[in-house]
Amino acid sequence: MSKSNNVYKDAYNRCLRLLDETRSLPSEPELGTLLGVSRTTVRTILARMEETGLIAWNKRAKTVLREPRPDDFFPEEETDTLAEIIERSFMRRLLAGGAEAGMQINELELAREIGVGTTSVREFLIRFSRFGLIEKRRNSHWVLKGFTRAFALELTEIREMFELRSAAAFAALPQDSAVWSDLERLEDDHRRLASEIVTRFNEFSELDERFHRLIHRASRNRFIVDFYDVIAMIFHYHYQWNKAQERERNEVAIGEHLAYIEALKSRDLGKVDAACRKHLKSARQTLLTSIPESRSTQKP
Amino acid sequence: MSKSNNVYKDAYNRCLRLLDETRSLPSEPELGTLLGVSRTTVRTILARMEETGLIAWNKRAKTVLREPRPDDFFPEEETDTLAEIIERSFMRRLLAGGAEAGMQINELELAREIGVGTTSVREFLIRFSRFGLIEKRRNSHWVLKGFTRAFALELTEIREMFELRSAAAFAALPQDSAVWSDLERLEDDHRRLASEIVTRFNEFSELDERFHRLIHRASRNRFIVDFYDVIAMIFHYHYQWNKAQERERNEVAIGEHLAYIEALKSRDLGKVDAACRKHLKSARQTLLTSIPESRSTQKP
DNA sequence: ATAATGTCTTTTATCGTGAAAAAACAGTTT
DNA sequence: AAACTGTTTTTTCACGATAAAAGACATTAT
Repeated sequence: MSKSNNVYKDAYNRCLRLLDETRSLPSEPELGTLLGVSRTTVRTILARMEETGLIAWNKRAKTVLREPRPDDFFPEEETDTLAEIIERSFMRRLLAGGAEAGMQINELELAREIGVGTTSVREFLIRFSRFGLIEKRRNSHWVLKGFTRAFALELTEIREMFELRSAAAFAALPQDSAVWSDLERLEDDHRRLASEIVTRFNEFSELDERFHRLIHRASRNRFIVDFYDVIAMIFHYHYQWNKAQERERNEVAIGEHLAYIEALKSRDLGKVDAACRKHLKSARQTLLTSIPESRSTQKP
Repeated sequence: MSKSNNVYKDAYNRCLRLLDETRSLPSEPELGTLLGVSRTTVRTILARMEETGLIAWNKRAKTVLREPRPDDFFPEEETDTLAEIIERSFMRRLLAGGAEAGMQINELELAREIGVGTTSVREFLIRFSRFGLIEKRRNSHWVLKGFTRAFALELTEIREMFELRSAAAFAALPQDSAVWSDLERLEDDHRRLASEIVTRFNEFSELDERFHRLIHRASRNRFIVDFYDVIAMIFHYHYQWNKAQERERNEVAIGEHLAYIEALKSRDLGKVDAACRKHLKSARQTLLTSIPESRSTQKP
């Protein structure tokens, strides 16, 4: 086997959901942009849909014949990218304890364990290295630096520097900039989530990322914007890992976000700075408490 | 062909230089650490040295028989890493004009042109992407963002943020820290270079990197330290590219460095901040003037 | 007993290969 | 003629294979 067709399968599933809404599908190029894939993939999808009797396909005419059934969908796990699969496996190992700092990482072993080729693992590790958790020894193995307290502190130091600057830039944006309506929308979403916090508290993680990315983008600096990938990655796994008092934590965070949004809307730099600092401080605290203290914060 | 033996060749050349100094070589493990390679490679080197009559090798005894001649050395170009070869080729294309922003990068074409496999090119591009000059389109090609004025401004913005913080951290380091003697040594090297600036002005580039890396390290933050790789990379090619008034520029920079070093030694945060700001400002100016104005600073 | 050498095993670096997906080209339809 | 469909070419992605290099183990010398 050389390359999985997960792009096709994922696009197919998404296309199935489109069938519910319309009586006939748009043109091939249009579908392509809609699903974010090439026409080649679109045609593969259409071919299969015709085969399974979902649509009648004759040139431009793509008439929906029946509603998709649950078994029309490809299983979720077959729609993942190899990179996603490797990342999940790797992070599970890393977080599931037994991953002491200094430990060496074996490409071949990882590849065998996950059941993929070494090239994919190598490429993953290279991409992953920018998160600062692993490091390569020339012509040799990778070394795990560990998800330690030191790491969290270094990460949050940069985050705070970048976000304070971005927030200030945000507040200075002209009134006719599109960000203000984006912010308005985010504020609504926050309020909605706050009112249904009891049942939907686990949706905060996604909202959190959207909010902070919007702010970082105001810096108009690619290095700041890109750095949010590091933060997002860490917080993504942090949210999965640390479920203690999740509801309460998120409730507090929503409150801080709303205050932060108010400050931005006021365009008062002093208020923005204060609100931003306050939120970042508690975010750092949350992250720090989730890190097992056992490992000593050693630095040679 | 699957893997070049450049590690061996490079280590061999470096080992040849050792022969000048001694009458006999140390033990295999010792040589290994000295050259930064494994014992396997050391033994390959020794085997060849015996073959070419450079040494007599019998177990522990490795007696030097004759001085190495120029033709004993492997040619320089055979000692380069594949990654170095690819980087050079890529940067040449990028800087040699005709590389407009938005242009797409073709892995296969690059690989063919350089005469290497696609895997190596892919890995290079992934590693290179953290410099912010290229970007990947999902399931598709890479896009060149261009070495534009905007890039230089974004880069220097971060650099200034990081270096000001690092310099402050540096000045706050205890008197018994090893950095102070490192700084002393750097100051000497600066003075020596300043006195022979007429002939050695092109050695400044290397000194510059050593100096700034020392300062950045004081931040004790891996993200700050790692970011210097981006700066170093840009300045490395910048120095190669922009030879206009090189001597004058370097002379000025040495002066600024010396003032900066004085400020650090005074441990007066105000002075440090001022000296650092002054130097960074002129460094930014130098970088900016080297960027062709032709390309408009477009941002969508 | 420690540290070297000699030998064998494992891992990394790199390539060629082939299927998936994208992109380019050519021919149709509105 | 603009936008679509049909067909062909090119590129990306991922694998297994292989030489270089590292690392582990066994043996020998100080």
